[in-house]
Amino acid sequence: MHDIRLIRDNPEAFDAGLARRGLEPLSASILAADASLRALQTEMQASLAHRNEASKAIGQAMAKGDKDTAEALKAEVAALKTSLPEQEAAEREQLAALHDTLAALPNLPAADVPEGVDEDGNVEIARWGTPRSFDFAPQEHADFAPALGLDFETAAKMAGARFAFLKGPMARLERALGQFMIDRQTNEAGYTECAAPLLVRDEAAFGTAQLPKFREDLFQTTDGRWLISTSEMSLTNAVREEILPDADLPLRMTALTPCFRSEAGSAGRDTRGYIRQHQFWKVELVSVVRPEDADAELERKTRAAESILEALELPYRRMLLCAGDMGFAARKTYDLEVWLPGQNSYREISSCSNCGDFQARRMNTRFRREGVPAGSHHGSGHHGHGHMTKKGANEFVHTLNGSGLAVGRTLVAVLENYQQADGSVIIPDVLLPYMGGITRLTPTTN
RNA sequence: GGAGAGUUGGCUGAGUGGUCGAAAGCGUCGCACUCGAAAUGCGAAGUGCCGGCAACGGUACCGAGGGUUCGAAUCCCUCACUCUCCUCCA
Repeated sequence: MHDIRLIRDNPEAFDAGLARRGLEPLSASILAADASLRALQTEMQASLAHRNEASKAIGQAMAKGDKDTAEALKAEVAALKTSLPEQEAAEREQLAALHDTLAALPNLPAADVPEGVDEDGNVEIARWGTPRSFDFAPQEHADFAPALGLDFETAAKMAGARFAFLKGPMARLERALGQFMIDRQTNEAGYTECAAPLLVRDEAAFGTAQLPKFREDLFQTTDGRWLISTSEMSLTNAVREEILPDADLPLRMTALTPCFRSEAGSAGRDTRGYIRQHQFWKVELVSVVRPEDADAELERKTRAAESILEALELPYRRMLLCAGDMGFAARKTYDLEVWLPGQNSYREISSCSNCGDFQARRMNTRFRREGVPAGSHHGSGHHGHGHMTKKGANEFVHTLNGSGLAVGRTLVAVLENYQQADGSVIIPDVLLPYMGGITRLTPTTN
């Protein structure tokens, strides 16, 4: 959600930001609507003031028992009975229209985000690890994993395409990955483990900006709730409509949850294998921070995600997304792409974004900045107010989110990177404590 | 699923259709007293929006949204949430 005041103050910058997103300039029409709305509000408030004044006088006249005066005043205000509701209705309508316009616009890219219209404009920032050299032709997981217990046909019988049924050590391995990740984020990266609702209301989906534009990507329940497409929805909305104490920031939350995506519009993409499913597990990392801390927090968060890949010894690269490829709510995003030898390519496994105050405005999440001692900038001499602290105004927080990591895709990466010539898969060392003695997935013929 | 009770400012909690943005207490902040603190006394203090260079003025907000009325925290409707009892259930 955009701040109308920023658009008023600097319409050129706003349009330039939209242009980087590949959108037409809108400041002129927005400002025209804004001016019209404000004129209407001024007019309406004058009517209200008139009415309130008269109503007060009526009350006083009635109190004195002066019925004639009261009746006269009532007649005078009667004219407002038709005009005021009209003004109010028009105001409501214009306000809603302006709100809808602003709510449908994506966040503006940060200054250091590269230009570009699609993924070809993304910039590789760093690369970690060396892809393993195989003495056999590495397979795609979709080809060898079914023999290890990753079963798409069984799932299709009950649920259709884009679902999987995991059996035996394969199911255990996926669970191990999730446990490992959330333990790591909780114990080492300083995130607080949360267990949150998987179904949320409209307001929450609006807050993180899945609504109103992307409803077709979500599943909806019969009672109108939405299945979360990411626990970013549940975690970020934990602070909706809050005024947080300064001392509570930064807030770092993590959760291991299933995610549900309709994958509308991705027909034909990644139809084979476990890359793109309607349901998948993910460890999410959400931060709520002071504005000045957001940039550093994005780096910190991205490192928290990368540390999982490094612990699993999975080669990856860090991409800085270009303006045209970023998600709706983001002002800057790093994607982590893991090496998949079976596909001979890097594939997205995590996305870490700084959303600035974009979601905070939608959720109305603010914090009250602690006052600084007056005169602390000057250092000396000044007293009298020397001990006074000035409470700052409420400010919007900044929010960040990132995957740490997508569990399903990490399973794919482990399978493909740790595959052996005989079709088995060696369990990475860091997962062994979670595997109950299993050290290798071995193919079965059945 | 059935029956009932609630939702008021940072917290507790009054509130009659007519100077109610809202009593009171607690907490917070400032000042006084004190070497300092406690205690005490005095005082201050909500948020959004509109207009204004500003001082300031106007307007809205008593869970949310509608309605009745000249006027709604107060009356009516819808919704959300909380609590109690019953029922059901992992």
